[in-house]
Amino acid sequence: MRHPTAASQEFPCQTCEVRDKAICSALSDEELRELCRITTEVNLHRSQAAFYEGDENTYLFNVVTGSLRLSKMLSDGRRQITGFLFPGDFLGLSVTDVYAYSAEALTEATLCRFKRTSLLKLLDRFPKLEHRLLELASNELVEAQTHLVMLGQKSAMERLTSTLLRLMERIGHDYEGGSMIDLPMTREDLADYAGLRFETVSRCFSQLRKKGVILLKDKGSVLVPHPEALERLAGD
Amino acid sequence: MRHPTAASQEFPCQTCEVRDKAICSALSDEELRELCRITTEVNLHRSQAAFYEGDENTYLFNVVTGSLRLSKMLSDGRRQITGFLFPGDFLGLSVTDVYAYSAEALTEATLCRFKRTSLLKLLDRFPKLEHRLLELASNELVEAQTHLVMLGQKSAMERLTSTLLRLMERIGHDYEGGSMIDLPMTREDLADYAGLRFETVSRCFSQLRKKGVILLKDKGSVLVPHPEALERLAGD
DNA sequence: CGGACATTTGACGCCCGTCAACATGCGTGG
DNA sequence: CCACGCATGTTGACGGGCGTCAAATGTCCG
Repeated sequence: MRHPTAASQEFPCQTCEVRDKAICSALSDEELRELCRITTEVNLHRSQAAFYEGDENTYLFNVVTGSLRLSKMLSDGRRQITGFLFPGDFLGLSVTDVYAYSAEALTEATLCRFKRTSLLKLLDRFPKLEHRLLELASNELVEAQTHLVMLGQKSAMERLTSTLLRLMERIGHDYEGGSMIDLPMTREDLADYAGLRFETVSRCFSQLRKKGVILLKDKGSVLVPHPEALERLAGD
Repeated sequence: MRHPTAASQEFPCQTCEVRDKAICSALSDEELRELCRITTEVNLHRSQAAFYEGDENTYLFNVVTGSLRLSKMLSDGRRQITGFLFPGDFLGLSVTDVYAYSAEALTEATLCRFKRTSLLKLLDRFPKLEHRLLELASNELVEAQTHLVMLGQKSAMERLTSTLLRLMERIGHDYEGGSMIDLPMTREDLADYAGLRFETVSRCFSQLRKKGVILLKDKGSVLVPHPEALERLAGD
C-alpha cells in the first residue's frame, strides 16, 4: 500500500501520452506538476482553428492527439502551408505578440493549452524549459530550411516525393515490409505545402502509382513498398 | 586596437560597433567582459567560407562588418540561399553537431568567433543569454516562414520585389527622398535566394527599371524612389 | 438518396527555364 | 598604361513544365 505524499501524488500530466515529447520531456515529475497546474485540455474538430494568423498570442499548445496544418495567407487568398503538426509537437513558439500563422485541425484533435504569460513565468524558474524551447526552435529552423530548398529548387515530382518522405518519417508505420502513411490532409493541403496546384499533386500521384513506387489503398492511405525508390526521386 | 588599463578596466567588446545587437545586447558590461574572454576576431575575404554545410559545429559567430550568404546545396549542385547576414546578425544557432548550411562572405567581413562549448557553458550562468538566443531563433523562424510563402506562392516579379524590400529594410539608406540599396550580392545570389534563374532576375530588374520603379546607379546599387511602388508589386 | 466536396484526367496556354550571343566591368600582369 | 581574360550582367529565341479551365468520377455524410 502506497502512502500518498506530496511527491508521489498522481496528476493528469504524469500519464499523458506525450509526456516524453514536446516541452514536457525537459521536466522532472516534480516540475511537470507545476506545468500541469497551468494547463487546460482543448478539443478541436476537423477544420477548426486553434488560432488565426494575426490573433493576439495568448496561448501556447502541445499537440496530444490528431494533426494540424500551419499556414500563412497572402491578401488575394494564396495560401502557403508551412508545416504539419502531430502528437508531441509544440505549437506557438514565438516572441511576437500576435501569431504569425494560422493553426487548423486536419482531424479531430486534442491540445494541451498554456497561457503564454504563465509559461514565461515558469521559464525563469526552470532554465531547462527554456533550453528545451531553444532546442525545439532550432529543430524547426532546420526543418524550415529543408522546406526552403524544396520550394526554391525542386521540380513538382521531387516536391511531392520529398513531402511524402517527410510524412513517412513522422507518421509512417511498417506494413508488409514497406511503409504505410495514413494521410490526414487533402491533395490541396499537400499542394499548398509543396507550392503546387492540387491537380499537379494528383497527376504526380498517378505517375508514382503507374511506376509502382506507391500504392493508394483506401482514400488517404499511401503504401510505399520501397522507400529507397521514393528517395531516388526526391532529388537530395 | 585599444589596450585595457587597470584604472578603466576597458576591454575590446565594450567599444564594439555591434555591442547592442546580436547576442551581446542581452548582457551587462560586467557579463560582456566574460563573453569577451572567449572571443576571437576572424577576417574573411570575399567568397571565403566561415564554414561549410556538414562541417563539425565548433564555432558560433557574430557578424561585425561585411555581409554573408547562407546556403544549402542538393547533390547535383542546385543551391538555395536561405538568408543573407549583415552586421549585428548572429551565426551558427543550432543544436546539431554539424552545420546545416554553408556561410560564405559576400564582401570582406569581420566576425566575432566563440567556441560553441564555451558559449554553452556561459548559458548556464547567464539565463538572459539563453533567452536572447531563443528570441533570435524565433525571429529567424518568422523570417523563414515569410521566405517559404515567397518561394511557394509568388511569381518571379513578386519574388524579386519582395527580396528587394527585405534588403531595403536591412541595408537600405535614405537617399533623395527614396531609399538606396547597395547590393553586396550578384544576380545569381539573388536568384538562388528567390528560387529563380539569374536571367529571370536580370529581366525583372530591366522591367522595373523601364517602369521607373527602380534606378540602377553604379553596378550593385539600386535606388528605390517610391518604396510603395515596390510594395504594390510584392503581392502580400 | 442527394448534394457538397475531393480526386482524377484531359486540353490548352503561359511563365519562366534553357541556351546562346554579346556587352560590361574589373583585376592582373606584361 | 594597356591588353588580356574571366566573371558578371543583359537580352533574345525557343521550349517545356506546370498552371488554368473544364468535365467526369468517386466519396462521404446528412
